[in-house]
Amino acid sequence: MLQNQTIVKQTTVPGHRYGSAGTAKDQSIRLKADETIYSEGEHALAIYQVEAGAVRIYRLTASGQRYILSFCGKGEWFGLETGNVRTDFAEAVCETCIKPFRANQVAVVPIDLLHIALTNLAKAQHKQLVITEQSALKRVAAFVYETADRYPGDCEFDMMMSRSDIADYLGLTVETVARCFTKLREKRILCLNGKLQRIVRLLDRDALVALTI
Amino acid sequence: MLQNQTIVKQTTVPGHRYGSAGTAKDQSIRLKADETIYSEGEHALAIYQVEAGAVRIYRLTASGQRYILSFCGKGEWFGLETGNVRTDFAEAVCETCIKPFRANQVAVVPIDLLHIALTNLAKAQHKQLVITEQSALKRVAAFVYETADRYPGDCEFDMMMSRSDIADYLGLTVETVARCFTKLREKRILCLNGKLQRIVRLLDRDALVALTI
DNA sequence: CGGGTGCTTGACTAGCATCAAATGTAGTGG
DNA sequence: CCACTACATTTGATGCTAGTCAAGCACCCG
Repeated sequence: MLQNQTIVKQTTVPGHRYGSAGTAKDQSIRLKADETIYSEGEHALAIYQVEAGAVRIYRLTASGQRYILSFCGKGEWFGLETGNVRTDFAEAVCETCIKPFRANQVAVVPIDLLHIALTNLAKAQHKQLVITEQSALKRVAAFVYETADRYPGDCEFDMMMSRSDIADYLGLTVETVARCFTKLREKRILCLNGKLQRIVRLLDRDALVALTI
Repeated sequence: MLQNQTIVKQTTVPGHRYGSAGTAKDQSIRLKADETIYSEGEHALAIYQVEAGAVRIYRLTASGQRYILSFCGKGEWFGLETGNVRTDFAEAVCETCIKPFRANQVAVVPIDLLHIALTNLAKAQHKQLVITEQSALKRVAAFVYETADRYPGDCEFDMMMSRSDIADYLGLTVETVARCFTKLREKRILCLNGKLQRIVRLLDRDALVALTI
């Protein structure tokens, strides 16, 4: 049953290759943009650490609305569940590299599951504040700031997420997110580059921080 | 240092008594309404389980705005932190009884910290969805449903929280919360009793559930 | 060139916040 | 017993914010 599920999961990740040898297990997995890592209802067999790129964790409501619970960047962990069944979906946002740790390996490899759970809890609680602290502009500012935190020292970075990803993450619409980015540009807090306007250059970090408070 | 901090914490809970004997340590603590259990910045020395009543966990923004992260009812755990410093406040909502488990005891008493952390993570994620799924009426309905879940089988129960507690929990204003309760009454989904209108009698559980989806 | 996708902008509307006031209840002091 | 204050809740009127619907632009690819 466990092996069977593993195969099912692998078929949902058609493009991945195991490491360089192609035979070793639990090596890094390479994913193309929007590839599925796991889906709701599947058996939870492993937890994952992001090595490069970004992952979105989301749920679908009965009406088909998507809610992105969190984005995971380099070094962050995801896939830890209360039960042994997935309650959400995980997908690569862009070209991404992740490393799986299967349940039986977790006992061997010294992973502090409690620490991972508590870190994710702290992230979830912080996001509650960001969402509740209404004002679309503040939410988008908080998102940009959070993303910038993953590139310490850099004033230019690629957000990687689409406007619709950001909207589903912040509980806004695509149009509102676009308008907020326009406002941030008008305020000379940042400018956007790249064909999809996803590359941010921070012009006034202090003003950005001021917005997130 | 640890003992010193314990004293500091106890002074912030002036009205509590230790168990029936009055001398044994880590017995149940009785709290009056709005008594503080711990505050932001204190050292985290214990986790707690609610035995009766309810506890609110909240944060304050720089502007003094209060955001209630969660309510903890009977049997639920709170006070587990990533570091050893409190990042939030915990207060009794009403007359409440809690049982502390101090750090050194946790190793002795068989407490599954990981399970507690994961349960709280699941709660926090679920709340993200409730808040993001805008519509004030749906949020209030979800809150009532969540509270009703703590009294399985009962169709009448005391919410205990004030309208302003509920507002700070759901990211709404007191007025909007009151209007939503009025709508739920007009729809014959519930009626409110008690001098503070905090006692709910569920008339149409199905209609309530339908609203939360 | 045409069609597809993702981002942006504009016009209009619905829903919640805000400000203000009324109601109900309890407690206090004359 | 009644006037007065204090507090929690409710209701009403108004304005602003973000959602909705619609259109336009830039880029890519067949």
